[in-house]
Amino acid sequence: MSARAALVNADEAWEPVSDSVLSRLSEAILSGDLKPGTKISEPEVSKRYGISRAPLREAIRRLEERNLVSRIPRQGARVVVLSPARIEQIFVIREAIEGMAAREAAARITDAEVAALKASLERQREASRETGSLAYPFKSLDTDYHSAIVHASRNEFLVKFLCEDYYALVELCRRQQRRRPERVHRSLIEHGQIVEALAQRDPDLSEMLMRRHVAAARKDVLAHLDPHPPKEKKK
Amino acid sequence: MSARAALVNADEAWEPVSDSVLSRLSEAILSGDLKPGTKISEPEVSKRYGISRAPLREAIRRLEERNLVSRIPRQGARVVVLSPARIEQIFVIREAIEGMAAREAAARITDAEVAALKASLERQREASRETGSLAYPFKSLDTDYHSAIVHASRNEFLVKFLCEDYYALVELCRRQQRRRPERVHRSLIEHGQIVEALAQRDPDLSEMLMRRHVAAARKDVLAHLDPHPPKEKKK
DNA sequence: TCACATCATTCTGTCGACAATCAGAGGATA
DNA sequence: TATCCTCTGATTGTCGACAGAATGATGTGA
Repeated sequence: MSARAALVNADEAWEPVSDSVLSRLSEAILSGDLKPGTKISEPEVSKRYGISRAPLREAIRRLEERNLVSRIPRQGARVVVLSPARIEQIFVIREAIEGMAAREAAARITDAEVAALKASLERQREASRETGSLAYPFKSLDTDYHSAIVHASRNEFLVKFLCEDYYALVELCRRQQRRRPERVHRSLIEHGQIVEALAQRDPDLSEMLMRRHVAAARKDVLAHLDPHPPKEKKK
Repeated sequence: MSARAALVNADEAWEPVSDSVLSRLSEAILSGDLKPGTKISEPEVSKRYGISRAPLREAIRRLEERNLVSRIPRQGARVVVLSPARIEQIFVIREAIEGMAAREAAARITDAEVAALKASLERQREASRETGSLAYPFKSLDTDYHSAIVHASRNEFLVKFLCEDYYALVELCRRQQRRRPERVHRSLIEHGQIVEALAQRDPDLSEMLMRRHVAAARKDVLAHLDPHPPKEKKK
């Protein structure tokens, strides 16, 4: 069995070209290298990356699935433009989904996961103290924290939705905001409350606190949008 | 301008091959023609439909986006198998998303839309009386009803999620259930309550009632699963 | 100067083909 | 007889190419 498993998928390191292209394009969009509204020309990108158009088209379609680009038939794909209205809509969905994830997690989370969450929270507090909440690593810790709660829900569709489909889009929203130490501080308090509710296995409270947390983040992002958002590019 | 618009997209009836294939495959899965677990062979399907593999692969990717098939690299795509656990997970997401849609709709719905909803509800009642709730048209009316509420939320991501990404999957869940007149009757009452809450522009009540409605449907589906679900097929 | 029609270029959607890999049949061995 | 290995056919991922449509530039007329 193990010998057979070794034969199947012998090339463990193999990865579809479309996957690596997807990663590179995602990074380019998140980093602002590809600005909102930019047209993604298939011949150009395929030449630049040295691949054919087949895997590139697959990658673009998956970017569309993740709402990072929008396609119009016979006209190609463009990087999504995040208007304030759209950012609000995305946070509304997040509130519903993450709230439900917290509710489900409260009923299923293990003691070990609660302990891990508390440890994660402590790392966030440390990072916050050390760097004044401005450093990049905090974002990663925040993502880990939310991801852990979603996984504790034991709902594969919730996981897929938040960790795959909407992960990059939420990150893109976040990057349109200036860093605000006050919000980070407040956020840490809310994280602590949520962990406490989860530890008590209280579904109602967990959901309510998570929804308030996301709603607060929404208001903060919308109230402090980067005054110099990347402009659309026609070309 | 209108002249130019007429030139652009002159062939108004044109549709990508991948779209029509997507429709045909979706229908085949929903109708049970393609049973859960069935492998979707690209050469076979492309030959059967008389198309090349390129648009077929695009269609399969979109089926994956809608969770109707699952793909494994280098092994192909298989029709999703809806275990009771998965059905429950799908309804959990629906509860969160449709609940939020109802909340948002309560704040944005127009008088005309409320009137249309009430009319739709009346049609459902009539269909229920005439056919004893067993006829197919009721399903369509129910879909229209939920769709109208989602659209009233004015949230394009909510609309895309419910009306595109998850629509077929929910429909697939529904078809694993025997028809139950009692549930249909109860469902009509709940629909009426929701419309009333929307008409009063009460976000809290609208969301709560919609969540209860979806949760009730979930319990009903799980409690009365078709005892003869379509079996997986290896070949 | 502005609006419109015409045309060349570029791009998207689709097609057929090839190499590497996977699943299953069949035989060899204990 | 059961388990493992080998081999063969079929399938997936990727590639290059072509036809029709869209974009933008050019030219024409009021």
